[in-house]
Amino acid sequence: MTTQSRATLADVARLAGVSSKTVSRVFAEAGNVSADTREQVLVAAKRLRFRPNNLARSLRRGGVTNTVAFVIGDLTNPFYFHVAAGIERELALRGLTMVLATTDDSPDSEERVVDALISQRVRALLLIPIADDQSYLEGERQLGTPVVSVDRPARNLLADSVVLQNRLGMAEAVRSLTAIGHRKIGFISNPSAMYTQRERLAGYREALREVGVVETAQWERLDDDPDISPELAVQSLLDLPDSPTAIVAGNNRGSAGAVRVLRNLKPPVAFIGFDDFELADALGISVVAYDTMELGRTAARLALDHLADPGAFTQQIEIPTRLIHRGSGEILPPR
Amino acid sequence: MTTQSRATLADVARLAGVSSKTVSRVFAEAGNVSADTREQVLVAAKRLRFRPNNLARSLRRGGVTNTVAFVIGDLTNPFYFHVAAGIERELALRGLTMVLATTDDSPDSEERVVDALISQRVRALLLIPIADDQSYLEGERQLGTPVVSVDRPARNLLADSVVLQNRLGMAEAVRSLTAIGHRKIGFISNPSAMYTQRERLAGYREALREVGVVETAQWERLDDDPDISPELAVQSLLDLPDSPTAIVAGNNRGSAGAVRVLRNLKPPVAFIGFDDFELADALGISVVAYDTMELGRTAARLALDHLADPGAFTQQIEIPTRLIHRGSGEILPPR
DNA sequence: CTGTTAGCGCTTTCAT
DNA sequence: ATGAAAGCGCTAACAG
Repeated sequence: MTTQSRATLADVARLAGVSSKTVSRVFAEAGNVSADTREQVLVAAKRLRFRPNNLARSLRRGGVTNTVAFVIGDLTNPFYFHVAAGIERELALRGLTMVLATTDDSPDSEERVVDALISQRVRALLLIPIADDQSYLEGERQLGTPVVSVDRPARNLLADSVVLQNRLGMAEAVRSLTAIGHRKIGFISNPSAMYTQRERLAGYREALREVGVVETAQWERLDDDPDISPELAVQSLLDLPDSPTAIVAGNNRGSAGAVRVLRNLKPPVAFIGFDDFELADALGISVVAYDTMELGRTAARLALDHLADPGAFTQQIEIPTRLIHRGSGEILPPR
Repeated sequence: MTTQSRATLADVARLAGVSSKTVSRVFAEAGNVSADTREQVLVAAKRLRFRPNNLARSLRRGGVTNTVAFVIGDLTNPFYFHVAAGIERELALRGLTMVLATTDDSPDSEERVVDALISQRVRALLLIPIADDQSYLEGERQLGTPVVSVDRPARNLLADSVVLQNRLGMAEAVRSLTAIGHRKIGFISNPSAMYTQRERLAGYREALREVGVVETAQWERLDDDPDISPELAVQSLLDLPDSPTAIVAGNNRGSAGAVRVLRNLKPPVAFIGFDDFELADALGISVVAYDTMELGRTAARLALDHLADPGAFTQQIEIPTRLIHRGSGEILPPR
């Protein structure tokens, strides 16, 4: 079984008895080919198992590929994956394919990874910024490559962005707790340094301030060490002399930890998580939910819009969140 | 802000006062360039914001890109994206990037999608087969493109494959139930037509046969209609005059349904799921678990091995499963 | 260590 | 409707 080489346009042309340009026309669907010739070309192509070489095509066409890059920090996070699914779906509608690259959550590798993708001449760049600075993309943006920042805004770069309604969503959750009488409300967040968590924290504080609670530091458990389990953070809140009657979590990780600690607690502690999760319904956990795939779809759409109209203004889009009441957030404070 | 064009090797060469081949050498890291020249080239490249054009490079090098394709049916399935994460991680180690394409679980689009990827000259093809027949890939395989079938074997194609220990894993789970006295054991599976489910069903029957239970049809709930909820399947088992004392689920979907129905049931029904899931520990659900990312890593490794040694034999690898005892699988039968 | 020439497979441009 | 020639940006194969 020898490894034979691939058939080219010229091979097909020779076999079909036409010029390679004619074969090109058939495969580029450029019209202007008689039905007869077309038929012959297709037969020849099939016999030779011809597949057009997109590298050559893209090169000749000025480096325009049909791939779009999505750069993620950590692929194992289900959140990012749903975003990726949304992106892929939207791109597929326009015949584009997604190339996925990860930076292993390392700010240093972001530019390197992006560079490699640019060398591959991706048509647009969607990324979840990890580094502190995306100004290195300015040149590329000026060359006409749409850049869309996903889940957090890019820094030092004028780019489209799509983020969640972090602040409002969390504020709404906390308001629903204050509305039923809670005042001592804990907030757990880890890692707390990132944009989304800072925004959600702001929403938490905002809602508490509205009911006159200004001193919230004692209720906040903001950690950045991944080794500190959310269970510990929750427990430390419960161990306070004046322990909270309700707890909110800044992310899924926190919710999982809270669920483990809070179930079967007597007197029950109210809880609302940010991010929906499997079985949250069965467990009766109230959450701030949103359409993760829509985040991806919107990001892709922004990129495609920019491709269609390079002069379009940059946009900052917020994906709405909604509070889902399932019981845990409706637990009243004691007395 | 005019859209200027990209700098090329030749532009850099002109500015640096060298030949383009020298610039090429600098960027291809081919050595044989004096430190001085190298420095000048890099300066010029930086000034012009030069990024090598990988399309041209790959074309010239004989169509060898540094991308590997992973073809999935449905990206929203968390299982697949953990596989993708494993693949991506393994590829990144060798400087390869993953392009992800989906077929929307439509067998008809599989060949079309794969064709497009081949046109992009991906270096290897990893796929979760959806169609009934992958013989269309035979030509490509003969041209030297490694093809690895993931999670199920390919049909009518001699390709590497990586699958889970489906049969053994499920048999082990059922054996652990029969060992503590269960004989009436339900099996729910939806969709049941696919390879993994058929294998797990076989493992279930095998383990029951070992203890003399041959008539299992009454305990099997094999559905293919996604509109039939696993909850209904579980309920229909419980409604039997001689209802099962234990239930096993063929997949995650079934587990979620079973958990919803079985919690708070009095007399409790034993349960073991296939696939681990978030909070399964908190809920005390016993499962057959496995390393999903390892599935991906192994698939990528197989492809890379074949790239390194095109003559290597095709391999069929099974990723081991392990039974995790968390309580729900240790519930004894009544009396 | 550096340069010249040719050409990867395709499409653009201009003929016919 | 079809074809010939040129060239996209890069590197292989040779020089020197």
